[in-house]
Amino acid sequence: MSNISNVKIQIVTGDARPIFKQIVDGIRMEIATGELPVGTKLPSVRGLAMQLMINANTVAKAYGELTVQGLVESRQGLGLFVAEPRQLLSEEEQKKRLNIAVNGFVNEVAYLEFKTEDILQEVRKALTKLDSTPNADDRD
Amino acid sequence: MSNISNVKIQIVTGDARPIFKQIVDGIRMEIATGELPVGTKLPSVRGLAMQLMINANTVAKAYGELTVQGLVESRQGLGLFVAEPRQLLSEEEQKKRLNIAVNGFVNEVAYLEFKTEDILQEVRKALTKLDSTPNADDRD
Amino acid sequence: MSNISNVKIQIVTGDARPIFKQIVDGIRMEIATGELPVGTKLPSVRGLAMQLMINANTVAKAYGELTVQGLVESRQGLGLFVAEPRQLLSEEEQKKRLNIAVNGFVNEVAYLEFKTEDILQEVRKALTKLDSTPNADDRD
Amino acid sequence: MSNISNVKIQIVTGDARPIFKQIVDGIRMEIATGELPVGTKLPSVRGLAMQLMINANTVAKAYGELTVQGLVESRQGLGLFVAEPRQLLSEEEQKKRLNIAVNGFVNEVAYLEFKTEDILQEVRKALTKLDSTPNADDRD
DNA sequence: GTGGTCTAGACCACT
DNA sequence: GTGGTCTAGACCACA
Repeated sequence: MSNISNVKIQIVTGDARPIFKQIVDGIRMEIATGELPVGTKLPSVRGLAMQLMINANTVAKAYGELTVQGLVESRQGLGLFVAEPRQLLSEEEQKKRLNIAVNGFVNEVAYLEFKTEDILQEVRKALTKLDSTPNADDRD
Repeated sequence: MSNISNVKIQIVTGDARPIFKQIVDGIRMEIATGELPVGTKLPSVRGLAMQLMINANTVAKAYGELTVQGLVESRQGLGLFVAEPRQLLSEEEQKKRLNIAVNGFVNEVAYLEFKTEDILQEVRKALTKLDSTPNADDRD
Repeated sequence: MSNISNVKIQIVTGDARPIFKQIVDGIRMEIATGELPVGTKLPSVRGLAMQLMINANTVAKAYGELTVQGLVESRQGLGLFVAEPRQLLSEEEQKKRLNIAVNGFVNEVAYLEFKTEDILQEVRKALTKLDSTPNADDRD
Repeated sequence: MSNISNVKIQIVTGDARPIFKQIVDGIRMEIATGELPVGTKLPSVRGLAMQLMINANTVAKAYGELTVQGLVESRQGLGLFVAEPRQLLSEEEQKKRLNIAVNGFVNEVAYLEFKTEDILQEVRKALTKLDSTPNADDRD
């Protein structure tokens, strides 16, 4: 344990999300899929900034977000580590967030001329793509 | 025809979306659900601004968005009216936007502890709610 | 790549078009002629406003238009960049807009005493001028 | 001569032009094509307003424009009549206007993905449609 | 530094 | 009355 990771995140300029959000989402995803197991050390702020060719402040902001969300924890002088998973949100809160996300999504696609089934198909495809990668331990 | 509408929009200050976006989404939804049938006159810029207690320019910006999206059209000196629906975007562009929306949505719900099927169920529910209300009943 | 541009736009007060439209047209033309290749950074909102001696909001509005039209895209905190060209509008919509433009044009020139062929000649000249400059020479 | 006309103008709500401009253009066109020969009496302001279902002030404004342009002339107490044609613009002025119109037109269609020849074809079609109707005396 | 949003108030063209 | 444009100045999030 306590491996040192090199996260695989891609910054997409055309993405609607700001860069720091892409980092947060990317790392959250890698933790969720098991690519970053508990206890793994995240790359340093400067290191990741260099790797992604972005400003160090942006990485720092992303790490701050992850810390607030309880997904990673800092150990003084050692760096950031993937934290023990814990139920962060109440069921009620989770349902609320799902609802907000669903409403936002529907609002965005409502004016596109797609059939309900086609939209669902796309969502299913994207969701199952995540489930099919539960853990990916094999790599350098 | 050419009814005068009184849109039912609520501006939520805690909302992540800016005010003008809330208006755009709100009216887009009312058009999608048929609450605002084709030909309906939207409330005036100044009137809606007064009603929502916001600046008139903010409403004007929202109305501009709706006009660009082809959902409403202005008749000089008369006001804005709900336009005939038409396919504005190329299929390619529509697919692109669907993809962006799907990715954004999946990113938001992926870390919530819901099963794929439950999520899909919610999306389906929200989508079919639109389809089932092609045109609203006539009101005063 | 990712050159920084200095657009050459002149604001004409006597022009029938509003200022923001003149900016949109000017930049659209520079993109069409290849003077602003893909990836070029546009001047900042405040910078261009200063250069043209107009209000920053007016430039922002013009930039917003260009963004909606898909000609440029913003990268948060970095600025606006000339986007990859793509077909945004459906064929139907494109035909509709061509028709509107043609009708407007014909209406404007019909009462002038020019022969049809002379008018066509002028239009052809102006159109081919664009086609013959797919990409401009590289500058500093 | 001195027939009383009933102009055939259609007010198109989706048109970009304001209503009074549509009237001016429409009548100018009917005069150019000979549908309204010299000496013809135009419908009264109120009459045309009723016919077109628009505000009388709008018709009055259009008639004012036509009068200023010298296309019609008012005879005190009798109404408006189509005036003798006369060269209103110098050649230089005409060329200037043609150029402005061409530039505006090209700018509008430049971002649409049409071939030069297709655009020219449409323009030619619209222009010849006018020429082919030099006079249309036969009607009620 | 960048763009994006909002307010406040003015002026214009059109109906 | 209507929407559209412009200015001036403020605040925010992001890099």
